[in-house]
Amino acid sequence: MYTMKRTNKTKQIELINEVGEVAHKVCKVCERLKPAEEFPVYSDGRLRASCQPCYKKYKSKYDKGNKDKRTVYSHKKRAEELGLPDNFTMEEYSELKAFAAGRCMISGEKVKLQVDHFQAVSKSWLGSTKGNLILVSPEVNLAKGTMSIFEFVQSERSNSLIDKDQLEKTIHYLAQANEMSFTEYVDFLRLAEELANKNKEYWR
DNA sequence: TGGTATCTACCCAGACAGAC
DNA sequence: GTCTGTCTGGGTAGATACCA
Repeated sequence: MYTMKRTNKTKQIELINEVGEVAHKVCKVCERLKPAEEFPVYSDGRLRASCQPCYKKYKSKYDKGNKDKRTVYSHKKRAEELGLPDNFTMEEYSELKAFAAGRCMISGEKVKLQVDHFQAVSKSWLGSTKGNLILVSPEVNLAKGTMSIFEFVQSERSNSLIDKDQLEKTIHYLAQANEMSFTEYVDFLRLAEELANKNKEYWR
């Protein structure tokens, strides 16, 4: 035997059992009467207004509409897990996209872009920061892999994938982001690579 | 050939600030 | 106080390539 009740704010129908618990509830979105188990619960035990499938649809829509946030978050997280600098922000990601203007920051190709580390995080030296993240084409990203930019430039895999002017512009941008001159930044990258390699050898 | 590394895309649970 | 929308944090799967 149930008693019927309406929630205070959304006026949804709830069926209360003999021990005073919500047994069934009408979903706010699909308006179907469903068992309490089909509703997500808050930490205090209350049921959400929308049922699991409706809530799932809502979450999925939210994630799709906030891809940038997820991208920034996942890159920060990876750097954090590796104990590397991880202070990249949404504003900096927006600046980076504005700078790239839809073009790969290495090949200059106008395609769908992916976020890549100028010096790979696997080098365990530079992390997810404004001065180390770039937007590149999937092709460049895959070809570059774990190589540093110097290794990539010298490798055969970079054949036809590097636009010299574009790369120069990118290095200028990253140098500025790191508050350095072009040459200072190149020296810094070389030093970072050297230290990363020594670090790798030491732990081998 | 399996493990590892680079990503994107998607799913899910729960916390929290602010509106009502 | 209740409830919602937003946000954070954790996870998995799949594509591709390299390396031991």
